[in-house]
Amino acid sequence: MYPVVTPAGPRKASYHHGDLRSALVEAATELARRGGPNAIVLRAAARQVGVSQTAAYRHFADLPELVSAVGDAARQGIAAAMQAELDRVPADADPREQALAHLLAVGRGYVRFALEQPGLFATAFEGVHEEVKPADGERGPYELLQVCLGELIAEGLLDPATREHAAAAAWAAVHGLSTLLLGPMSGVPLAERPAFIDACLGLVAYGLIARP
Amino acid sequence: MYPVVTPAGPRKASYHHGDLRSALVEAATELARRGGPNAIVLRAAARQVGVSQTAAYRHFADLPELVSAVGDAARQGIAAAMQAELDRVPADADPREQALAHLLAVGRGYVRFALEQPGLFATAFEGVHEEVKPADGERGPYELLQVCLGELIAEGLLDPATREHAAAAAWAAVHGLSTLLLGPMSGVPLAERPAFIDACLGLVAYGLIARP
DNA sequence: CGGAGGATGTTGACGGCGTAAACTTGTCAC
DNA sequence: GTGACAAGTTTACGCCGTCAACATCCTCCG
Repeated sequence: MYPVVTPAGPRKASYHHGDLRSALVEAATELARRGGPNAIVLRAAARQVGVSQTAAYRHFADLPELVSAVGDAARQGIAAAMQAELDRVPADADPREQALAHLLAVGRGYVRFALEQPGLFATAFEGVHEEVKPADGERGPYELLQVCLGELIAEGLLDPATREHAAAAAWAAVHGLSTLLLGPMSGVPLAERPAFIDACLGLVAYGLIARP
Repeated sequence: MYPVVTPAGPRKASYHHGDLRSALVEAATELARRGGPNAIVLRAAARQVGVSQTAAYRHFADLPELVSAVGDAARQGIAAAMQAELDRVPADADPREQALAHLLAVGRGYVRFALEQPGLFATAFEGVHEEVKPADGERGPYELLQVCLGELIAEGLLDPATREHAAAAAWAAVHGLSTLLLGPMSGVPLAERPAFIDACLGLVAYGLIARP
């Protein structure tokens, strides 16, 4: 038995396999990508890595713990998509316009990831039953949203008193829109989706900003 | 073998069991209520009803079809909760205020059902990959929302041109809020939830109504 | 430098699951 | 009545999550 796939294992090569934990998460992530959280199968992940069926139990207490690890990675993916959209916003506009553009951008990134990686998106919040914090000072989806809301407040576009509710409403809107477009609203043609998404998010964003 | 539980079977008693299909859906619904869609287990439902493991295959092609039947019932439950909130709105107010109150009411009902029946709510849209229509002229959640949007348009509070986007945004907001309160936002204390929900839905509703 | 001990991985087994095939039972049409 | 067909049962297969017992291999202390 030799290390089958160890692409840049972050931890130093260890005893038998060399970072089996990461390899399992990677295999499980691929399963989730193809079929969502229910497609994550311990034995399949082990098979893929080339290790015995029960080897995973040295690194995960049970299947939900492996699924949760995939969820962590998926949430990082969402945050990356949001950041990518954020980076595309031109910097030379009116700061008020730009703050609004940033809010719409993170929303677009969230929904875009959901539509491009439905299996991972569904896994991202599977079994999450409490507030979720990104590891190691990384910025998760919620933190990116908060940054945008901070900009809006700085520009006088958002009443600080409503910040908490605005955050929930914004998150709810993008999360719901993602879920619905993957489910009961999947009838919306692909060509119309970008405009459809922007229109919906625009309506919601208008409701969040401070009343004149 | 006698009819174990046949409470008001809608179809006439048939050959062996007497409406086994409904009994299975009922048993599966109870499983979903307790543990969500993944807790629906063919063999367990059959056990509960008192028939053999494979009897369900005379009425459902496979497990997903049974889950889908539970989902249909769950969606009726959502619609019922929305209608219940709608009925609580007093009728003697300003018609514009009332139209807005109706919109908030259906949203409140949607979220309330989700929080009171999380297992059924999660099942309601499980495996739904296309627009879903309620059976037999019944009004599903989406139809109730459309009624409210119609009122808003009649009162001049909603631009008919944005109706489709407003519907999507409203549905997305309530659906997302439900999902988040059951997951990553479950930290919101129970006592604060009604106010929290109303505040979020109020923000979104404000964004939908026509600009002055 | 050598062996103890713990971390890592394997073997084998158990019960539960979804589902297919072949069989039995009950009901209704003729 | 009888035969055909719908409804339910029996049996079986392979896959799954998980546990207990065992094997292996690194590390570290003496």
